[in-house]
Amino acid sequence: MRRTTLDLGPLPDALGYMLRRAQIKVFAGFHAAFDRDDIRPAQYSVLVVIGRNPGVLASEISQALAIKPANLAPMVADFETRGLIRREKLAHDRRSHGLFLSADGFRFVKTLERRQKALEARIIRAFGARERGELIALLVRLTAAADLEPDEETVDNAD
Amino acid sequence: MRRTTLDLGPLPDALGYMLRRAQIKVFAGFHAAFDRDDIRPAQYSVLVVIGRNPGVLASEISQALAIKPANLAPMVADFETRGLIRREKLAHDRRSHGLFLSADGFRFVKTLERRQKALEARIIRAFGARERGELIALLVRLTAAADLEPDEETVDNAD
DNA sequence: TATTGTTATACTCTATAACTATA
DNA sequence: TATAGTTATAGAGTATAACAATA
Repeated sequence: MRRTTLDLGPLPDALGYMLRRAQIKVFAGFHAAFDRDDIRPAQYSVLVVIGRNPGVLASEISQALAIKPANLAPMVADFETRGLIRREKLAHDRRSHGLFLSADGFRFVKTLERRQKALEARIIRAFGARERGELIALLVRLTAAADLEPDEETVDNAD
Repeated sequence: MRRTTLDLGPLPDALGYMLRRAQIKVFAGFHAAFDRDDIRPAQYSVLVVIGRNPGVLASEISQALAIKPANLAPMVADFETRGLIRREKLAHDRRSHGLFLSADGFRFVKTLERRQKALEARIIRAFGARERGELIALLVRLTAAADLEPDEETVDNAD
């Protein structure tokens, strides 16, 4: 080994870089816990939302979870094939379907939520309960904060 | 609108979910700032590392930034095509090349680092300086913490 | 035999555009 | 005309396997 460690310069002080590294690490834990259920992160979030909001529309899920309708459609179709959800055409607007968990789907989501809880418990063991709580609180506030794209007035042309 | 907001249940308390939402938001700011330079997040990180570690090997970058060698190779080739770096075959091990920024590359990376600094400044305006500092500190500690994949002893079979 | 770097390739995730059926 | 949902498809990003050159 020619070098012990590399100088990463400003990278550890770049919020995006650190968010990405942390996200990859936590997602690795997710995959270790959920791969046996053949459930990916986005699928988990959609099933949870259907479970908490019976009759929810695809467009509402799309907006709440920032998943493009075109990517949500095959996911929902897959859930229906697997018998996890059913769709009910709305009486007053027959373009939309209300989405509901089936009985199997309900049991399945309960299992998934238990796995999620166990994963958070592992995070607490590796990282600390207070640390995890503070981190999540900060992430919620950052996600709710104003956009980060500069508008035309604010842009600095340092090129 | 049928519903004002959806019930997201345990999602906002799932660290992976919140990390992903936050990362997408911050990356949107990155793209707004760096797209004109035709530089993606991973490319930025590699150029910074080459700049701070003249003569660094591809294998070292690969390990430090968790980028697979197979994905790093075309990136480095692209940098060379763009005149940003040069490669020097090592005398004592002719399989490896030391990587160096060119004069153009050095100026370019300085510009990129200025953009990064401006992006962090926008984050501070939208989110708060203390909040950003605490968040990064927690992310650094989380990334350094133990693995989150359960080993065979620890696994809970709640299915 | 093992290692560095490369090529080819596949898979996932995300994005756009065009279509359908309803409104 | 506009909207909800779908299909097809293309582009990133990331993964594995096989290979060449060198150790």
